[in-house]
Amino acid sequence: MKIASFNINGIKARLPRLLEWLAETRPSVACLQEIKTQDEGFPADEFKKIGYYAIWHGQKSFNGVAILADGVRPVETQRGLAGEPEDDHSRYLEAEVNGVRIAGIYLPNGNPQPGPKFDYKLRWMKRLRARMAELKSLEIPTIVTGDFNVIPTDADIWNPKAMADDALMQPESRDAYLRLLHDGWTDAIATHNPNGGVWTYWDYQAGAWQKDHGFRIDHALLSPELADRLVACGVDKAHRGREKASDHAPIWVQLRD
DNA sequence: ATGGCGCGTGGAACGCGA
Repeated sequence: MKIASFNINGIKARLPRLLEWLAETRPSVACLQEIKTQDEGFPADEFKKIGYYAIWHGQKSFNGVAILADGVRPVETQRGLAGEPEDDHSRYLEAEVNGVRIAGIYLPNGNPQPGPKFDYKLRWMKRLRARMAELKSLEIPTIVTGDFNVIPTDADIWNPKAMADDALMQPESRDAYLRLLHDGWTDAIATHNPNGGVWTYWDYQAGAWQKDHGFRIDHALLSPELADRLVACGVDKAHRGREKASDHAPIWVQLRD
């Protein structure tokens, strides 16, 4: 079973590239972030044509997440995080697919910091941690994957100084991420790449892609039941270099059946 | 040293992202 995550930066603008990626890499499950469309605009038929069933949680202009599954309907288990009823951002969607619980997340960016957006990010991470504690207590194979908008360590960015004041790598953001790991979740890509140097995002600006000025903010966290089944993981880096690409590359984990 | 792009909305210029 291969589970992937891809921040597509707009499903309308990205649809040809997204369909191409699905056809070429054929993940069993794909979690999508930043679909940037209301529910009515989600192209479910296009995915159905190539054998994927989908659930989605849209929003006008911004955010928005979806879960696609190859040949089987994802069974939705939750949308949104508890704890802040007035929060209307579409950033969390959770489903069960073939006995695996899958949460797809688009964690708030948090810039500029300090400020209300950074406060929202930290609150959201607290709410996520609470949900992940519930999931862990179920003791079923679980993956939480998506755009975490956290650069976990200085080894996860081409130049830590370039982003020193950014919300993505503030100590508070990193501490909140580290707490998830300490709670017993395994960062799949970090585990398989202990020296860092793996990027999942390259800015559109300043020739960042050409210079390989990237960082790692898309993650896959595995529950103990699933960490035992991890056989390989990676980044579909080449897809970032194509015409009309997203600024993120897809990530994936391969799990023993 | 600085600035640099792209998407959605809506039909110009701006909010937002990272």
